[in-house]
Amino acid sequence: MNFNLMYEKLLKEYSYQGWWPIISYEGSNPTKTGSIKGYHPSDYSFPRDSYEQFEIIIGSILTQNTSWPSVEKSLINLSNLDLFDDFDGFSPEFILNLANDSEDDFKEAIRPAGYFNQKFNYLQNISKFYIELNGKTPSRADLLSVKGVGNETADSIRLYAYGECEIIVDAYFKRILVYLGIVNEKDNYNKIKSIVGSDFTGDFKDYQEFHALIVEHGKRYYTKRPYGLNDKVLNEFKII
DNA sequence: AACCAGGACGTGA
DNA sequence: TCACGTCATGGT
Repeated sequence: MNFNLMYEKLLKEYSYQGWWPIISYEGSNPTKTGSIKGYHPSDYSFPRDSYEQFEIIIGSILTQNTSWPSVEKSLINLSNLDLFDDFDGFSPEFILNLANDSEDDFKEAIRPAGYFNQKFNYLQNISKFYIELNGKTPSRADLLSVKGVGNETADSIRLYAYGECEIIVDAYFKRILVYLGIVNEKDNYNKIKSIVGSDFTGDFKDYQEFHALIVEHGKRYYTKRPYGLNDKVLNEFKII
């Protein structure tokens, strides 16, 4: 299976997705499915500073099993909790100070994203981890050592916050690959990642675009059962 | 009313 | 290792 062909097909179908959204960036809003703002199609210069880098990281925690508009509300709520100074961006110190000084307000801010008790702890864990990185790029294993960061979140952080080439296997991608007959339902994350990774080449922009396109396509054809119904876009890749 | 959302973790077998 | 329950709000 040549996944570059699948990538080209999706890109032709949906064009550039402009991931990862940055809430302070008044970008365009491509044809999406729940997106609100912060997207930047065909602009791969993000993150432009450590604030945006850290915003992507905490967004990747907040979006676990949660739709993006809910995450965006949470991020905006958090930014508005800075009662002393004007908000100048997300940082680990900002998160840790906020968590220490006003735990209840913090949890209330991220309530829209769900699992607010768990994510409250996860955000503190990743904040301490980010400080210890001291500017270095974390390995996948480094990220997985943080409680609250699993396979998909680790790959999302590396791909979108650090521009490292990683295949992301989210629920949509697995459904698509199962539907096409490329992987089995029981195949675990790392197996699917290696199957795709062995037949996909490109630079970090391609990896970022590919995952965003998979999500866009998944939202259209793989949210309701039976998954893949009316998926004519990728039908040519179906095995048997 | 049931199901899903850009998952991860703890537990018991 | 892996199947299953739990975490929680919001939209369809």
